[in-house]
Amino acid sequence: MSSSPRLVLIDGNNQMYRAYHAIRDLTGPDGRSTNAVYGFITMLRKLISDHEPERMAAAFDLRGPTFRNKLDEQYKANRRPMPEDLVEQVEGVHEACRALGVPIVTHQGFEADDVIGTLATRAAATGLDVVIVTGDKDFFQLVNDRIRVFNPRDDGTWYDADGVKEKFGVRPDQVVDVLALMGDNSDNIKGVPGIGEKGARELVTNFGPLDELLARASELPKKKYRTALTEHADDARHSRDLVQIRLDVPVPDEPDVFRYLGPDRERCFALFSALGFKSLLNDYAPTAETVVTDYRIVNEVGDLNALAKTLRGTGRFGLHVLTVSGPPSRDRIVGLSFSSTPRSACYIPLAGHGLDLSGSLDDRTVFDALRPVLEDSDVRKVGHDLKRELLWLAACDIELRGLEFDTMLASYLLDATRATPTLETVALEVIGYQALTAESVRGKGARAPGFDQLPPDGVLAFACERADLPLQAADLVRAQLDDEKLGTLYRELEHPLVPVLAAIETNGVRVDTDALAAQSHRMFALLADLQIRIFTLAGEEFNINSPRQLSGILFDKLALPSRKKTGKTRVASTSADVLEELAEQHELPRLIVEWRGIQKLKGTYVDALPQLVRPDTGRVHTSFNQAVAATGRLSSSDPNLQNIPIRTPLGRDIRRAFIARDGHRLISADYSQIELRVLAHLSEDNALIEAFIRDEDIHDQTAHRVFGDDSDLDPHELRRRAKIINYALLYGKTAFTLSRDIGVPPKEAQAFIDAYFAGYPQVRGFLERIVEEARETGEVRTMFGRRRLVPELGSRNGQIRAAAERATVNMPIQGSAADILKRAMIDLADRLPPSSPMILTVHDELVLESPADEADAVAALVRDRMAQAAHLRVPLTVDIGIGQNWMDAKG
DNA sequence: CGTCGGTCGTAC
DNA sequence: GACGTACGACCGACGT
Repeated sequence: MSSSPRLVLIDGNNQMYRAYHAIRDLTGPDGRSTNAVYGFITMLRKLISDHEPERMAAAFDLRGPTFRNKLDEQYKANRRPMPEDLVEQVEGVHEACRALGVPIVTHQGFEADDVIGTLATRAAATGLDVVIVTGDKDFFQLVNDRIRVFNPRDDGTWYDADGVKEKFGVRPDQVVDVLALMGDNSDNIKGVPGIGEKGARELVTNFGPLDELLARASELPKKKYRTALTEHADDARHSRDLVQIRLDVPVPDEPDVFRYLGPDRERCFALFSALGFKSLLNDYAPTAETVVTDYRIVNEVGDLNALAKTLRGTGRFGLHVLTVSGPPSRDRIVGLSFSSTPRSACYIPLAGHGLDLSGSLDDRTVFDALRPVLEDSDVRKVGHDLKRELLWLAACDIELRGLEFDTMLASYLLDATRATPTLETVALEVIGYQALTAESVRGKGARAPGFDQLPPDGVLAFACERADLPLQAADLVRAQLDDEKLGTLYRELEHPLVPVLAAIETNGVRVDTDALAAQSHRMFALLADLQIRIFTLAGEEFNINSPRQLSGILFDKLALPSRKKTGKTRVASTSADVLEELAEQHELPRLIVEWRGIQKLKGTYVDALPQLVRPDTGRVHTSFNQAVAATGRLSSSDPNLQNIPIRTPLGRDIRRAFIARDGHRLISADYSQIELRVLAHLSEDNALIEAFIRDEDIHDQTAHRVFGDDSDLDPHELRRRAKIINYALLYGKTAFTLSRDIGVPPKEAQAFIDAYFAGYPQVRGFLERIVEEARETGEVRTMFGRRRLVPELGSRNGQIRAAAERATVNMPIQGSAADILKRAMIDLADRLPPSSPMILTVHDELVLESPADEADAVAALVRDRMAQAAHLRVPLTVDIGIGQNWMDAKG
């Protein structure tokens, strides 16, 4: 970057118009356009951060006539008036400048250009370097040793005199004459007829300044120019007066006014909030540095006891468990923080700090002092991700009771489309505060120290905030929940589920690691054998796991026909369906599919699972997340136990490695076709309801309705296809993909879909109503009021809109089913004997572990409670199995 | 050497 | 371009 400019002058109107045209369709919370303001702010922020100017100002036109209108009443007469939705943004642009600390200069009777010209030449005369930010070529006339032009659109180009010559073809001192000759259509400056940009440049270059040129007009070689310049000499001089930027505007001379002192953060925050510029708020919200807090370390018995007393006295507090925050397997507790009054909190370092803590409290003393309040259900706890806090305290033998409010879950209910809300997000959105991040405290990257490597006063503010902010936010978020009619869902479903999930995670699942090890060996042998055959057929060795290399072998070397390319990289796809088609032509693709299948199972499950067995329990303890899936489903990770294979024989062997304790059984209970039953209920389709009430096989029923009775196909094949169609509808599948899946031409697939809707006429109406209503309200809800925001339904991009429509029809079905299982889990948690706990949940299935002699009774209870979890227009039926392992339990 | 986007594949 | 919701392994480009 060239030397930092001393004074940056912004051509405000020019940049405002540019922003207006560059960004389309941006509106604020009140529905008014904000595109120009946003674009202008983006430009300004980038300018400031890229160039760190010492001095800045933005010049704007004022309404009303200028001296140019007096010179020529036709000046800018044919220009379209400023669009209405830009007019209403002008004040916002001005306010944005002021808020960002950039003073605005204007002068009645002059345009911004003249103000800039005056200020620029004046500053240059005092020895300042000047940069004019504009996209308007007229400013090239001002360029000299001290003054340059910068157009943010031509990234990084600063036009000095040489730059102007290169870009515009003449020296800066010749620019005015060129502009005068060529005229300017948009400003209604006539110039000289018959002389365009090229001619003007040529004349000024070869025959000197305008006055000289006009004086010598009769000597010109080209007749066209001779007559034009002779006849229009006055027009040329007149045009020059108009294009000439004035350098003598009587603006006050106060250079220090332009010294850039940074943004007015409060003003920016207020403005950007009002305009709905959420992504910008982070930079202007109050931070730990600007807010007065009372955060202190507790490391004496007296203070500890006083804290316990305070927590009991207020009866309500925010809490956070600080951990190392390293890899899950090595994570340990580091300290505890508590807040019972906004902006004040205590941090108690524990032995987990890897540093010398001599003089501080030992862990036992801390836990003993706090256990009474933590375990007292009358003392209410607020936090962000309470399940996490609950689990960590359980590891310290403390049973956290009295959970009142979880800002993570509540915030997610408000908008489940986005990523899991962090405490930073909630703090910013709800209390307008920019919270400390773990990264800002520990540093970035994998080598950053864990919190245990930092001294207590290094983590004090961070730890205390994480107890304080949830407490500050709780009542506000709760009010938002109630406003949005989500309060009941929170209180009756999401919140009570927290301890239920914590218990499931704590129980864990027993895994037969010996069996997995044996499978791993078998798979290794299979892979080795396959690999040899693959390399032989390919004629060379390559990485079979690399789609790129594989694509090279199949489609370049072997010249097999490629059917489709991958989305982003445009590499010929090697996905399973492509390979299966190629299998008819060549042996290699089939072997690849087989190799991939085994490799996948081995890498993802067989070899990975044993590593996740926790040494102290000998079991795997997954994490269930309530704030990940937009429909309200739970997700599972570390490990994900919701995608354990079941389809293939090798896959089923993996399920067999999930086993019951000695003397126990696994009980697997899954809802039979719960999503189709929910569809029947919500659509009130008579045929669908009747079929379920009569307990008919729904796929046979659909086969009957779609294919009729006189198909030549084998009934099994018909049922298989009908099953695909049934589920296709739930996912908003198109005829195109359906045709591929069941192997018929798209036309025929469309006929099936039509037949489906003819057979279940109310389903079509229901799906259409859902989308229609969602388009109007911007949201779609489940039976129990869980909502998903679907703003993309209004997108003008057909693909985005179609995807939003599919998500919209899917949400109430998938989401209601998820709600029902959650209800069943909460209900069961209180009814199950402690000896027979739940250990897994997989969307429509619950897995329990029960003593062998108790299993039948527990299974009966589970079946009953699951069936009663919701009352639909159709029965909810539950398939139950009992076995030594998960596979056998699934019957 | 770590990060991250892309591709692929597993579940319901 | 074309099926909703997830998680995660692996590759390879890219940046430090």
